[in-house]
This record gives sequence, structure tokens and C-alpha cells, in this order.
Amino acid sequence: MEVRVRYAPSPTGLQHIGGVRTALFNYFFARANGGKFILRVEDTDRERYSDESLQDLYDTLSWLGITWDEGPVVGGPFGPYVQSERFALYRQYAEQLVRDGKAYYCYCTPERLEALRVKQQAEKSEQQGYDRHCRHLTEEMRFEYEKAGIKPVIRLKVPTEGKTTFHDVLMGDITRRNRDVSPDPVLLKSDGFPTYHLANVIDDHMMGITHIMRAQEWIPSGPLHILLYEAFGWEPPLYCHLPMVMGKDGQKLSKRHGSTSVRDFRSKGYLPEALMNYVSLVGWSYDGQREFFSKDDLEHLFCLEKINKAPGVFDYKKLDWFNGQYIRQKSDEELAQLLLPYLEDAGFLPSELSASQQEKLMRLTSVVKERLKVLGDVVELSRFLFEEPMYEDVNLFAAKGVQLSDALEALEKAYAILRDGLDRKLEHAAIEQSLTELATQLNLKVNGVFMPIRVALTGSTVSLPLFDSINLLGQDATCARIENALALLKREVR
RNA sequence: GUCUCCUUCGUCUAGUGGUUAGGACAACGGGUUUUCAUCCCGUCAACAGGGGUUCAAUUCCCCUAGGAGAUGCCA
Repeated sequence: MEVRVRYAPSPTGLQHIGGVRTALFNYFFARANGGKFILRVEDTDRERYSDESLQDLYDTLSWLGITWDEGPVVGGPFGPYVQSERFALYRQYAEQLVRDGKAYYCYCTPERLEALRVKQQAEKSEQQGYDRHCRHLTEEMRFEYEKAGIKPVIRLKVPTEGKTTFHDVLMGDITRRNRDVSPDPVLLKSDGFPTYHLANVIDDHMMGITHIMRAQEWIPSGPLHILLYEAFGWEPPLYCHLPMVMGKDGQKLSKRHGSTSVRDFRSKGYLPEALMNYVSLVGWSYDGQREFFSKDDLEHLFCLEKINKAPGVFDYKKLDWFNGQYIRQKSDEELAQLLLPYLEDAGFLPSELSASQQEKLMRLTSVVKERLKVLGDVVELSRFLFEEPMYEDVNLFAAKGVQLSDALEALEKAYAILRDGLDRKLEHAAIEQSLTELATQLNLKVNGVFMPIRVALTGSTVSLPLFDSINLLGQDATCARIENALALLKREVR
């Protein structure tokens, strides 16, 4: 039997890490088994729906390089793949259930439901949820409600006796007493839209889905879905509930833990291959040793057996590490292209580069490469190149344990050596040698000589390597900045 | 409250009825180095607790504790 899996997000917000992990696992599973990966848009919540979310879904998958065999845009034999376009279908099936005595109309108002909820919570009663008020409505009462113009919902008649078991590939059998299953959940809302449960079950069946891989937060509704399949007389698919992705505090990952949307990671400058690699490793492993996997690797190696049961904490630091690793694997040319948009955004470079700007970008890229955790880091690392340093704190000029006046002296002498060396186009190593000797003469550590130059050029004690900075800045700017710094220091020391 | 699921270093994880319980990130220390970073080396660090079963349990069973999720006309 051909494997058919789906990712069925609801476009009610930006794609987040957890959702994408689910998409990835489904996609990899389909690829590894020569099956089909289907995308289905579950836009049944028109209160929270947004076009932006839908666009974000497409953007995210395309950024990650995930394509779907059937779904919106590409179509397929079981379309449409957008639930709002299948509107009529759900009502039809829901009403069939009513005719078969498996479901019923409910006229309870949201207000009554809310009051009920409040009461149950106050009483901490065992049974939470709908009280099945409309389950046994007489025809007369139904008629009254209809006459009053109340638009009913359709609720499933969940059996009050017995128990329901479903099998999970990871968890094994999960059994629940029917009386503990959500009491008569709504299948069709009063606006005629289906709820998740109804639409999901109908579509999975109609689309021939063989395996349902979704987050563990769905486990509690597993029995309910089985009950629905039974009510329709359909064979349920195989279930595989994926461990959830948590934040550092062990709670479900959310905004307060940091970035959660893929869009966020993308704009900060995480590479799709790094994010994909890392995300695949929360809840799944290969052999406990290897941890670098390309998309192609995952499409071959992914397997259900190695999915972990316990929820996993999303580790931002490890993602950073992965991203750095992937950045360093890029060629300079490739990386430069990736960096350019960040430099444009910062106003450092135009989108159309002159030959000299292009050349400068390449030099910058090679220096900055091993210092980037995310692409966006390039902005701060290269700011000194495009903006004059501020010299906010003169004490920065003096390395640890050095008097400011000594730093001034060091900078003056170092400047002479440096300018002379640059004029004569000496090798950097030769100039460095002279500067090191200067430090010895002045009875300073090498840092005592290099630091004031660094601060003069960049305004910071932390910078790219000195000679790389000089090289990028060019001789004129280098000299001008040192002279400015010298003037400042002289005023300060006096 | 009720139901369900989960439990190996701080984190992601490997692993087996007999192992010095392995790797990676982080942290810490050291080396390379003009700062930062990269890179290299090293250190710290775990089988939640209690009962069984067994010659032997981290591994199998039970209980407890802790954590999480669900309990919506959201998905």
C-alpha cells in the first residue's frame, strides 16, 4: 500500500517551529517510503483566518525547499485541498450522521455554554464539558427552536458506555472510557463550517491518508476521531503522535521563549538547511552519533522507529551552533550573496554593487565568515566600515593595566610605523613585527599597542582582525581615524 | 478537578538483563591568537524515587512523585 501522509495546518498565524517539525517529519516519511506528501489547508476557523498566514505557509515551505505532491496550487486527484472550498461536503456528511442517529442538532447558545463552563469549573465537577442538553430534544422543542430562528450546531453522540482504543505507532494502544471522551463535541458549527474533528476525519478518509503524524497534543482526541470513523463506517488510518516541542521551562514552546516563527528565524539569518537539520533532531535521532543531515539525507534516512516519545526542549544555542557550522560550509561567493540583503537593509550597501563594492564585499565576507552565528550578525561586525566610530569612552584606548597617557604614546608611535609601512606597501606581517617590537620597547604587552589602534579604527575593543580591518577600510580612512583618535586622546590626557 | 501521555548529564540524545552508561550543544578550564571568533585539547555532568522479578537491573513489572497535554461553535 502506498504511503500517503499530509501536513494540514490552519492558516491562523505564522508557521512555527512545532508545526514545521510536523511538516518535515511527514515529508521525510513520505519520501523515505516512496509515498505521497499532501498539503491541506484547514481554514475552517474564519475568525482567526488570515491571508498573511496562508502566504506565510507557502513562503515557509518554499524557503525550506519542501514541495508537496498534492495540495493547493499543484492540485491532485482528491482536491480541492483547501477546506473552505469543500464546504458543502462537510454539511452533507454531518447531516448523514444525524439521519443515522449518530449525531444531533444542538440549539444551546454560546451564553448557556459559557455559563455551564463557569459553573463546572467553580464546582470542580468531574464531568467538564457539554451537558448533552440537546441530545434528547423532542421534535416539538426542536421545532420551537427552529421557529425562533436559532441556527443549530451538529454534535456527535459520543457513547456513554464502553471504551475506545486506538493504536499509536509510538505509544502503542491508547484506551479511553467513552464517558471520558469529550461529551458530544460540535461537528458542524452554526455558521455551517465544520470543526477540526469533522473536516479532518472526512478529508483524511477521502484523500486516502494512510498515516497521521501530528503532535501529541492531539492524543486526547484520538478516541474521538476513532468514534467518528466508526460512525461513518470507515477504516481509520495509522496514528503516530509526535513528541511536542517545548521551551526551556518545559512548557509548550511559545513567543515568550523567543522566536518561534520560521519567518523570524529566517529574517535573523538562519539558514534553511541549519534550521531543518536542527529541528529534525528534536524528537528524532539517527544513531545518537551523527547529527549532520542534509535534506536529501533526511529524505532517505528518516524513520518512525527513531522518534522519541518524550517531549523535547528547543535549544536556541544548539541551533546557533548548527547555523554557524552551515555558514562556514558556504563558499565565500554564496555567503556574500546571502549577506548582501542585510547590508542593504542597514543602508551600508546598495543593491547594485560597483566593482569595487563587490570586491569589498568579498573581502568582508571571508573575514566575517567564521564570526557569524546568524547572517544578521554581519551588520554589527561591519558597521565600522560604513560609519565613523563614536569613541564614547576614551578609556577603551588603554588596554588592561595601561595608563591613558601611555596608550596615547603607543598610538602615536604605532601610527608612525603603520603609516610608514602602508606607504611603503610592506607586508602586514612585517608591520606587525615592527609593532610587536614597539610594544617591547614601550614595555607593554602587544595588546597595549594593538588595542589603541583597534579602538581608533572601529570604536570598539572587539573587532575583526586588525589588518583585515585596515585592509577593508583602506589607507586613507585608516590614517584619518587614527589622527582623529590621536587628537581626542591629546585633549583628554592634557 | 478529571482523563491521557511522558521521565538517561542543564539541553538534544545513544544504549544494553552483566558497559569505565557513549556522542553533541551549553558551561568551565587550557592551547593557537593583536581583540573577538574559528579551530584543537581537556574537565564537570545523567539512568526521578520506592518496591518487586532475576545470580544480575538504567534496561522487565507495579506503585509513588514530578512534568506535560487535553478538557472550546481553536486547531
